[in-house]
Amino acid sequence: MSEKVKKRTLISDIAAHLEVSIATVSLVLNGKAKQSRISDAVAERVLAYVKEVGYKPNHLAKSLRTGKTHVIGLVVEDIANPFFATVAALIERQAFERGYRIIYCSTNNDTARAQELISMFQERHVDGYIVVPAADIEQQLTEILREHTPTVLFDRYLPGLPTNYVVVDGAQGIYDATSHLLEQGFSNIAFVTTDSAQTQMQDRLAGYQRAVQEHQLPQTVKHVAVSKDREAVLADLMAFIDEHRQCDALIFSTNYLSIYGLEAISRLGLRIPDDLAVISYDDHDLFRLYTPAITVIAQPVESIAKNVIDILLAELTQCASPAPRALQQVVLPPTLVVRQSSVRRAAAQGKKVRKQEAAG
Amino acid sequence: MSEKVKKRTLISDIAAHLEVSIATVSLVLNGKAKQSRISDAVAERVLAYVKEVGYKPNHLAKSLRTGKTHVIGLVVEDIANPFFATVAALIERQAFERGYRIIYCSTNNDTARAQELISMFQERHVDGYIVVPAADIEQQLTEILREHTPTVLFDRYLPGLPTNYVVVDGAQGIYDATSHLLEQGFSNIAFVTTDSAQTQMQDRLAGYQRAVQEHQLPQTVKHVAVSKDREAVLADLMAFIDEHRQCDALIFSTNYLSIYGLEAISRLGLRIPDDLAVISYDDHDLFRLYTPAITVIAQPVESIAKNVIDILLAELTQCASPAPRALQQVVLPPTLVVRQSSVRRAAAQGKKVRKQEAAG
DNA sequence: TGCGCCGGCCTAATCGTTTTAGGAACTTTA
DNA sequence: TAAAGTTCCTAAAACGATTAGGCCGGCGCA
Repeated sequence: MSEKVKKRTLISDIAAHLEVSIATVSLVLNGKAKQSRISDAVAERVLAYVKEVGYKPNHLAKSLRTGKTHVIGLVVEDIANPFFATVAALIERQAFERGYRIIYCSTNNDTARAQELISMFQERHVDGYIVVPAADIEQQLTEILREHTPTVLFDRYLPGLPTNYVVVDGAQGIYDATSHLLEQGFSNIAFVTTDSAQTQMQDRLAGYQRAVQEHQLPQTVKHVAVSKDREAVLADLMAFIDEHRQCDALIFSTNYLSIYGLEAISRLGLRIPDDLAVISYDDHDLFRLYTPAITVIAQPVESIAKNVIDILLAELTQCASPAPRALQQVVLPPTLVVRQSSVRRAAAQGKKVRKQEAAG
Repeated sequence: MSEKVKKRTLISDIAAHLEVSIATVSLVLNGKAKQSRISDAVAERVLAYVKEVGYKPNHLAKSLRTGKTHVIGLVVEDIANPFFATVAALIERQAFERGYRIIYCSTNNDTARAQELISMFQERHVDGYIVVPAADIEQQLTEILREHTPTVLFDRYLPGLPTNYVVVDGAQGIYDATSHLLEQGFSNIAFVTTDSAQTQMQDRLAGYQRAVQEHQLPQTVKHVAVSKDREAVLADLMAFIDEHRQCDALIFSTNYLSIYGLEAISRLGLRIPDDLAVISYDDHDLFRLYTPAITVIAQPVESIAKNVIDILLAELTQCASPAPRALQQVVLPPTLVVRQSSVRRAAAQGKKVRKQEAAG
């Protein structure tokens, strides 16, 4: 008489209670009543009873049998980064509405971890992948592709790998940002990026280079080695900024670099934009709220999410066709959002002020 | 002769190749070789071959058979909120090391969504739950508890529900913050919180009330109705601040409220801390970097994560004992991190300055 | 009356594992 | 030499669903 552990209802319980076969119940539940010529009367009884007892099929058994899990594996660089968090949230919502679930993981751009995660997703039999590829995971991805599991990359791609991808035209974004700074009268613009060799970073660098070359201006590029050691990164950046007093503007290639940059600039006691104009690639709460507000190259997050999920779901649902589908490779335009950090103030001549300080 | 889809290796393939039974392979792989008296010779051959072909068991089949998925469902309010993101990341790491995987979802404090998610986790047969409970989900949780699925709540709990939980002593945190402001000479302190009736918010409010009552000071509480409409929230906050010019300090009950608050204060052209001191519950990148840096009541994220996962794993692994385990209900202390936003500057008398401005 | 057809439902195989109950071969004991 | 142990491994029943194929009875038609 002790309190019983409530057993989960099984399809067999339903069948037994209604005195029909398990198959009948299953067919009704999967909407195959009509094509299997189950009478409406029986179908209705089944549905009514299922609803009454709140039966939920066991997804494990279902997936084992059908080979479909309706789960998509999402591998991003860092889910705590607002850019990835936002895109992930948008993707999740759309996938949910279409009956797919998302499981996410962060690689922190660590190749080994990325491999581990993809391997874990394989074990869990995800139906498809959305991946922000870390460096050197071509092999793992090749394996996935060989299994014909639908896959979409975003933010960056791996040259030479025949995959779908959705990326942003970072070269154009940075080119526009640089041009904007030049129009504002800044003439010595440095570009701060990471030491990554990945496509998105190379593109952004290329955009900077094209812009300064076109105007025959000096080119100053800083490659920051990102490490766990906050202070080391800050020290590195501060040294760079301090050693390049001739620069009057800085473009950061990604949001977390900009955050380091703002802290470095603040510690050096420099003022934005009077001493140094600043533009960041990627938007962020902080940039909107910072004083002064930071000009950014915003990525079209909604559009990225929509394209990614559309491409993936198209592949997932048209799995019937055995013919290899055409690759979808989408490049979206970013938007320059001009705020105070890159706009010359009427009153102060930033450069002059800074040189005085340096001299003092 | 066309390129073949590489079939996954099965345990039966291994068995066939080694000319042993499937059972033998399975026993060896599950470390039951010794207790099943499999000879070392066979065990080694199995392991060697498994490694060679890179066999990975099908988790779906395994889980179906054993009833264990080694997956923990994590339901938080908003995974994009740095507090939850950090705790989630810490929990994930620890769980991973102990062989468990985490799947997360955000409720956005929406009861219906929370129910949907828990229901989805039930379908997926998670082994345990970690939940930041939205309001009114007692019933769902009761159902989980009746199934004896190990569960730990955190950040807040549901009074009356006999569950494990890990929370932070928000009352003490806010009390300390209020006291600190009083010591700094601020005497008219308002408390800005949400309209939530949940325990964590009520606790924080209680801490404020105790502090002001002890000093027989006026009590000013603003309940912000958080909505999707950014501008509406901002307008509401700006109106409140504007109508309470006598206040010289503001305490915000949670990080995203503070972010709204900073924007409101900035739009009103008020200066921190001269016109208005500010303290936020919860730390955030933004608060460290803001000018001036914002004083916060920091929650012990590592400790929260460690307690949560330890309690959960203890229940998950000692499932053998049928006796109901004692409930673990942990309350951790927060830390006041004093920064410039709550410290009177020697030079300026904030209150005076502000009154002048208001008069002008 | 016999045949085919069709509507209505069920039987049973299957997905890839785990795990219990035992069985064959060999060794020891009496 | 038969009984009793050991040692090493296997057969087969689960787990909970899906789904191809089949069976049966009734109806229309010649």
